[in-house]
Amino acid sequence: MPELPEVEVLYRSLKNRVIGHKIISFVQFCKSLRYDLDPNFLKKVTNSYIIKVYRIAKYLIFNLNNNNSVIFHFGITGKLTLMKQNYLFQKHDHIAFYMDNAEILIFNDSRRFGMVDIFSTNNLTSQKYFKNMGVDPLSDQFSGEYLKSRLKNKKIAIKSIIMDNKILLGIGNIYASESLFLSKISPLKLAKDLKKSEILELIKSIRLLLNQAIKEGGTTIKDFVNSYNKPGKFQQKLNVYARKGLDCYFCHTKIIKITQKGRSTYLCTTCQRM
DNA sequence: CACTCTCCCTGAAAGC
DNA sequence: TGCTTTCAGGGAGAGT
Repeated sequence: MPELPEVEVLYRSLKNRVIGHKIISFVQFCKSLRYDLDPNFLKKVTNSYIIKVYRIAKYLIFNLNNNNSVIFHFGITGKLTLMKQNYLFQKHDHIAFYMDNAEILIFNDSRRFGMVDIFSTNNLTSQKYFKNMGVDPLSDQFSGEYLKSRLKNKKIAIKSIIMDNKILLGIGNIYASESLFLSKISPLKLAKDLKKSEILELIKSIRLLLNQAIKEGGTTIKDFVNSYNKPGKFQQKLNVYARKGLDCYFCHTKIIKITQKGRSTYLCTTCQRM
């Protein structure tokens, strides 16, 4: 599932392959995604040049030279691949951009939780997707002072906090469990009860984890691929996620799975403390 | 306002 | 073997 590292890997693998290129035409196949596509999408992208590509949270954004910006979100199974002209379309390919260098940019999403949208670049940051956003964990804004202020008086589990996009961007279910394991904090611990040292350790762990995952090309449990259709390798480095019943690599306690807010959380009850 | 719950969707895996 | 049920996940919006 594309979380921050996967979207970052996709962004890095795609950026230089599309910047400066022109979108010659565009095709939408029958099914809609999370939202229906803007009825003027075709008109807005045709004959435009991609001038900038960047990531905000789990969104990938293309600035076009006609003051429009295309936004992608990948939900659970969304993929964006840039393929050669002889590419044969596959099941769940929903959208295709034909580029001036004869390559095809394809959005594929089996579960259709992803979305593609387009806005005028001037109004981009005022769209609902970007309202009330927290800080990016790889930015300097993600400091001890910041996190401490956001945890204050919160009587909810720390795991829910780090997955809350109003506080911290881009942490999904995999990296939530993994970062709490690295920082030796129980996912059940209430946010208000974290000590200053634990807050600092958590920040350090999140940064380390995300940077390592990016370096390894992201985590591919089932679906994730970069723009070359290549999976990541970080799944081999996971300590707790999807390891229910297996031994903790550090203390040999069996990893357990619990449910928090309807989502699975994996932890080692020996290494991680309340 | 703070927080929780439900729903959208498909396909793999588990259950019967 | 084959059908049915369960589960996984991000985020919007409804509900408490």
